[in-house]
Amino acid sequence: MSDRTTELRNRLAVHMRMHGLKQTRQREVVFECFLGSEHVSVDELLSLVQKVEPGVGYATVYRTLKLFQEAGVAHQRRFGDGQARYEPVDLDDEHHDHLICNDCGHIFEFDDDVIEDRQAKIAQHHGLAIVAHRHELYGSCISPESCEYREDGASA
Amino acid sequence: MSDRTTELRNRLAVHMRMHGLKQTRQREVVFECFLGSEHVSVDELLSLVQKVEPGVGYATVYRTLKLFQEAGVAHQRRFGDGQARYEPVDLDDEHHDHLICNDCGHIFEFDDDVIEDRQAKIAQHHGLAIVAHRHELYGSCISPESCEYREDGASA
DNA sequence: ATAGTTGCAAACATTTTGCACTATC
DNA sequence: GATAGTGCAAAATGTTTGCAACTAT
Repeated sequence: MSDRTTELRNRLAVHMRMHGLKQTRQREVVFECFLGSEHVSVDELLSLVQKVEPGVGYATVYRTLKLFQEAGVAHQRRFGDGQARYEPVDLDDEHHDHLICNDCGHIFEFDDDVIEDRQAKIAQHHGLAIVAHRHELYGSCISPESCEYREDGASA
Repeated sequence: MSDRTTELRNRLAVHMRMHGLKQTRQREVVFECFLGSEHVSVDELLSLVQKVEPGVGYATVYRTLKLFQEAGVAHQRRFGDGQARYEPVDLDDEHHDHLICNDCGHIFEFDDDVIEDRQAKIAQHHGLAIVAHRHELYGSCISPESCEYREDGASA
């Protein structure tokens, strides 16, 4: 009941109506696949979409993701690997940051008030007000053998 | 005397000798231009280099910057704008992070122990040890009229 | 003389765009 | 039926690489 995707669906619908945009099968499919993913790349998302709608190409995915960003339902992220990744916007907290494991590739999310606070102070000190930020930690498993995210069954 | 570039020069020299690499005019020029810059893009660096050595092309700059990274004298950074930026490694502090003004484009550097501390704790909590991180704040001037970095004379 | 280095152009990877065709409103 | 969207292929962007000529050692 009223899971967190409901608000996102709604937000997208409002944006589309306000801008006279059309609801198409492709957009629906891309949106559903997008909502079911966490830090999806364009390639990955296209693959997911094509399982349902084989005809869809890169252009549509790129354009649709841009639309999602404009509608405020998607966030673009860039980690080290050249390609952009997208995730549903987080409605509860303002946002969250990422902790990426170099060993298993798992992406944790975090959110820390103390850091947020310091950030604001630092910006203020230089006469700025923060409008956005990016904070990524890259680490390696302290005890790899007990890592529950090691690849041994899931993806490629 | 013995400014901070001396150590970097030294470090590069050692790396090159250790790997049997050759000292060339191009590498010298790229290094000097690089040392004189703060958050330089490949395009910008190439322009600087070509003022001294007009024949140099992109390939050399890219290859030389990769060499600098391997030698531990350059750090690659990626801010929002698609292209990579490079800066001399900071020998004094471990590193520093960036605060970018959306209005004037100025890039401040910062370094905060409290944040460093929290980062380590967060990683630890997930069973990871931090090996690298990226932390960028994007802000806008609180009082633009008193901003001392507004463009009105310096670069393009 | 023997490597490593250069500069060019071609190859690449990711993302954007022009255009004829199609689908939604 | 007007307007927006799609899919393709071509273009644009940032970066890497193959290769023949070159240069520091």
